[in-house]
Amino acid sequence: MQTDSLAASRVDQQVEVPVRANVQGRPVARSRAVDRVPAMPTDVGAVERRVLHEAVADRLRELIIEGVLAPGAHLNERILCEQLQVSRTPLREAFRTLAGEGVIELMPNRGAVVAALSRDDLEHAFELMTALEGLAGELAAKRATTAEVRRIRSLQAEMTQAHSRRDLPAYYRLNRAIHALIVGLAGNPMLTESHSRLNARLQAVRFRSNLNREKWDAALAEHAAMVEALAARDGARLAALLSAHLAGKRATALAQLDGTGTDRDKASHRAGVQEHRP
Amino acid sequence: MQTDSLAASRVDQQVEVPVRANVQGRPVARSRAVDRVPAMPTDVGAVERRVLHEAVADRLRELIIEGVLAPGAHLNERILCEQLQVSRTPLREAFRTLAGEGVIELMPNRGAVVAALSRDDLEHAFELMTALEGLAGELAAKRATTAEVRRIRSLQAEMTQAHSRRDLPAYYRLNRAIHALIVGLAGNPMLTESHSRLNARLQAVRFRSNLNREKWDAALAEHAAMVEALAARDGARLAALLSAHLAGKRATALAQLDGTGTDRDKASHRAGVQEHRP
DNA sequence: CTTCTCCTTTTTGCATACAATATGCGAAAT
DNA sequence: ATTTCGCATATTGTATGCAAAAAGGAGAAG
Repeated sequence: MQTDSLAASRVDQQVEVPVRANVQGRPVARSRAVDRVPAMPTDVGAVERRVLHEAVADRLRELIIEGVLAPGAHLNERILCEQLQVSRTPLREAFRTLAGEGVIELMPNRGAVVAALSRDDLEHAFELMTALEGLAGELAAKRATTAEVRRIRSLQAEMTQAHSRRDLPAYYRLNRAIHALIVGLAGNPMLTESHSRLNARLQAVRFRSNLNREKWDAALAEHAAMVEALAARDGARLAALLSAHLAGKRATALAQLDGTGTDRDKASHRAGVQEHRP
Repeated sequence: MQTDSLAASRVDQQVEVPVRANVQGRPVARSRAVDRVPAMPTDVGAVERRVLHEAVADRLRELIIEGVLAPGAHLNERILCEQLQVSRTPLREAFRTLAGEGVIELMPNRGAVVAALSRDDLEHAFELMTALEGLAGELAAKRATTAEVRRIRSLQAEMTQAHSRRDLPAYYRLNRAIHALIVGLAGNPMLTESHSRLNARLQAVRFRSNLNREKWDAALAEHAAMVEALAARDGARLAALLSAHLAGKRATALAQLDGTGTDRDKASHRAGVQEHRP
């Protein structure tokens, strides 16, 4: 730990005036860089700049999606601080961020638990998701440009290849990308936000990887039909296809839930990372 | 409108809006509650037990809805701490809560600003709201019990009275209550959450109080039709009516936006509490 | 054996000190 | 006159200490 070094540097602080290092380190001598200055590039992009609590939130989100932090698991502040090597303040700020996203639940004076979806919650989530994607489909069919449709087509082609390679991870990645893209094409940021928020909550159940062959094939065919509906600007049809597609996912998710016993009511989950010493 | 009052209402430094009277001044004296416990009443309602950051979040939400903190206003931590009489930790936790609700925006190293809705944002919000209420209507028509329909009817009657009294505040309160109840009757907590989150963002624009007579009468008639559709379990019709109703609200909101110049793009809003010394 | 009470331990909430980053202003250099 | 640079200050981000609240456990009472 660095408590000592921190305490020591504090003492020093009082004695010497902190010298702000010249950030660029560049000499003051101003020999003109060049005589003919090349035009400023149009866009160099911003530098990567992270704030600690954001990094913590991202990491926790990963851990939850990966299942390291199981639904219902209690998140102990002290232990997580040690494991993530951060102090409690940024951790707690990350908690609030995640709670706002619905990924964890915060109970006053009782700490945080990973949000668990009951069977009813899943039903409700799919119900809402169907409405959101339905709207997205209608709007996307109206607003998407031909270039955007091409982009979707290309993703669709990639996904078909992943399917024929039986590359499930790639398939899921592309699947999500396509759905996100369709929602994005709707051109309604509020819709996009609601959708991704809901999606984030569904990720935690991880109902993937128990997709059987028939369902997989069916899903692929549905995707192809969706792209065609989009290209044909048939919003109603696209919405209907998205709805049918979600119905398939819902069935898979519920089956998974029933099969694995992961669906016990929320309160019964107590496993968590903090069990690391037998 | 209240552009002037907004500008003038930037909170004077001296005015304090404490969020709590006293927390740690409370005596530790531990007179045990009671010695013989009388039989537990069926439901006395939970005792108001607040955690500071929640109280702060509630207070800030109020201030934003009331327009004391105008859209685009920069929220200075130090000044708000002084005014609310709390330290920065609970204030910052409240910030994250509100940011999760979309009521404020947080920029790393640059603080928080009250979320401002551009004209496009409003369009998007109503687009999404229409889908959400449409789903709510379909579901409510299926799931509502007759007792619940009666409850709605009674609210509707109250609202009609408020209308005939020209009691705008009561009308708006009942209006919101009815809409919230319909959404609640859908029986989908996730839908309810999405709806109220979106609603919270719309509250800030406060596009009320410029309702003209014809629109008001029309809105009332629409409401009556909605209740009948619900009673008749006609989900499609209810959804259509809700959609039409929202279209009216949307028109009102946009007119308000155009009329008052409150719609300038987000970045141009700079009025805020921190301007306290000319 | 259960239940209650009192105590200790753990965990969470708040305040504050310290550190990093941004902002504004005047001087210097084109 | 305009731009750039250096510095002073203001504001946000992080760490840590302390106190309140909850959780757990041993022992007494029923």
